[in-house]
Amino acid sequence: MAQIQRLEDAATNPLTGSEWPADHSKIVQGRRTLPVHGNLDEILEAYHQNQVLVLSCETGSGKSSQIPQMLFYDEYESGLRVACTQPRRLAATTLAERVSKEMAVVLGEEVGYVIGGEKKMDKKMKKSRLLYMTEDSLVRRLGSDNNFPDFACIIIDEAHERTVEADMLMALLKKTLRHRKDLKLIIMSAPVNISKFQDYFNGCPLVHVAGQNHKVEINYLAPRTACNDLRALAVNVVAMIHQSYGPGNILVFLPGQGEINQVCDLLRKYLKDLDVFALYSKLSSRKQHMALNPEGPNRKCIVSTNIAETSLTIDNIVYVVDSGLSRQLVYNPRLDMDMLRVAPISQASANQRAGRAGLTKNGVCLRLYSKEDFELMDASTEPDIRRRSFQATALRLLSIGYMNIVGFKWMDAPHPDSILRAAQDLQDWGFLKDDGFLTPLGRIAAHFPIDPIWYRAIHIGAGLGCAFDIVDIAVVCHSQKSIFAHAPEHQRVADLFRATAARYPSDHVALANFFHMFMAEREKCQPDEDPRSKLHDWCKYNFLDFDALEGIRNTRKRLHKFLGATAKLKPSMASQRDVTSVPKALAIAFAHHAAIYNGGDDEYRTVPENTSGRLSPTSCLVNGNWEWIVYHRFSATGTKVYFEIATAIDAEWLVDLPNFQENQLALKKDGSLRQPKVKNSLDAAKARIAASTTI
DNA sequence: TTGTGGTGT
Repeated sequence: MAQIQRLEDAATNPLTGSEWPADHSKIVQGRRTLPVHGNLDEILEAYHQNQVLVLSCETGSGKSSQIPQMLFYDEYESGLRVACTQPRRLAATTLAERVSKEMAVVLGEEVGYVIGGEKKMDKKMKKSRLLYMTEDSLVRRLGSDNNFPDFACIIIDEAHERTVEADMLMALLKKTLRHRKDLKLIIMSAPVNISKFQDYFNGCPLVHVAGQNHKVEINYLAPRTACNDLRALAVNVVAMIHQSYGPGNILVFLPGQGEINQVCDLLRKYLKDLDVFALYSKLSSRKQHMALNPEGPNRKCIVSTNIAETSLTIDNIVYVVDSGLSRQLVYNPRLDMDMLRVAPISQASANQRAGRAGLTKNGVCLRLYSKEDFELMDASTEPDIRRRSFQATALRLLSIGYMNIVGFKWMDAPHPDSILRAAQDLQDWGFLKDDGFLTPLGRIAAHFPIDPIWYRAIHIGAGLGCAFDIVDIAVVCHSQKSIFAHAPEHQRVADLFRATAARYPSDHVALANFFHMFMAEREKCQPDEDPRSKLHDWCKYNFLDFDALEGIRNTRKRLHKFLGATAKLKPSMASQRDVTSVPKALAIAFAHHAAIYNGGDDEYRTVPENTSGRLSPTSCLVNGNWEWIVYHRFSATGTKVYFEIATAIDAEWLVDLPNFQENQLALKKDGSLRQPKVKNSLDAAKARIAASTTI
């Protein structure tokens, strides 16, 4: 450590040989006041004596910028790199920028970043010795080269978030560490469930790093009951803070968009001298920016989802109002269905929310629940791997040579049903052979930039001459943000517009057509024009969201590049000539997401599970009584179950598929058919085919 | 006849 200090205090920059910039000594002094600075000797000693080290870090310690920097100097002689992974792109780039500035080097030379395909590093000269990377880009690297010969140390930052990628990295690195005794691993986590990391890495040592957080006073309110109106409670608590507490901005955590907009409306109505902002990810970036950088003399109140818990930081928050709830993803592997449920958050999450009040000075957190409620909460949030579908992750593991998916040593294994579902789907999709090896198709799909099932759909589309139609459908379905603008006052008009704009009974095709309309309009832009302002009125008139469509355009560019370079696919668009090729390709690719009409009210039943749901009311198939559909997503909110993004298909397209053969149809316990309707429909289709071929 | 958290390739 003393050696590093000497380097930093030297007359010139030892890395570049040039003079330090004017503010160098000020930067160094600032860094030495960070809480983590007091622990650096202890950390370095533990680092030298162990292969794996767990750091339990409180917020505001400066760990993410200082520890990688220290290890950079410590490992400099070795000529090897240090990597520090981040769950989010923004964190990776801003840390790399900050650290390169602190070390007075050019970003992309000694210090760089890798986020997805985007790299800012010196590759040829191997000059980049400290890399901030998104977790996924390191997983990708492991795939091609799983002993990391050019790395001395891997740091997994924010490990407590337990993303699938971080869990995968830890499992893969655990194995690598056995082969490369000189490779080191540091797990940096918030002080939550730390012993779990230590146990996983054979009881490795732990160093605690204090934070810079100011004190946050925690207040509990009445016990949570079913009849408590969360919105009214939140509004009253904000009003109380506003009227009787000292200055400082207020941050309110609610489960979602609906609750947030209602609370914002009420607050604006009753508290005239309070500036109210909504904050959630689907909000346009312009509105997000307004909420994050509020200006003006009034007190500000930001009403937010979980996005403000980790991803975004807002200045000058002194009061936090915590509903104790969030929307959480629950995956049902049997139905391959995602459910978004409002559920109590974990204690770790509650503490993280409270901590947001203490970033600038002492703060207050008001929890809209009782201490007893808090004690009943889970200690930490269930890791992502337990809450998501497993197909893409399984494909990823197989592609980097892990054939034993069931025996893979996760810190927390996926649910056995998820593993079975994934294995079955990968076989059905033609990605996985019976012997456990990937097919050539599966190998390519593993590297596909979006959900691998879309690679299969495009491949089938290629056979039917409509590959690029399917690409466009894939990108619109993949977009997290809806392409339709959110304007509550015009929602009914917008819905009507969507339903009537469709020419075929296909939501997939309708979505792609809106995208095509957008692209045609965008083509009209002159090179010197700003497409956003040029298309503003057009988007508004057509109820479309510019940002979402622009994002889809970028994804499409990436897919086209991949398809041209890796998959060597020739462009083909058949939808203009042959209207059946696209729904037929969708029927074959999404045969595992087929459903049969059950009766009035647009009710369909999945095949073979026989689970009932209804067409989403915005579907252009509503009231069409189509016999069969394939759907993109089957989702449940509360008690309602909807098929989202559906296309009507002909039974004739199903009869040749393996899962629709007579001996494959699902049976009840007594041996009779679970869905006799399915057999009747397939038999009728076979009869129609026979009739048309004999004529 | 409705309305949904956050990441990443």
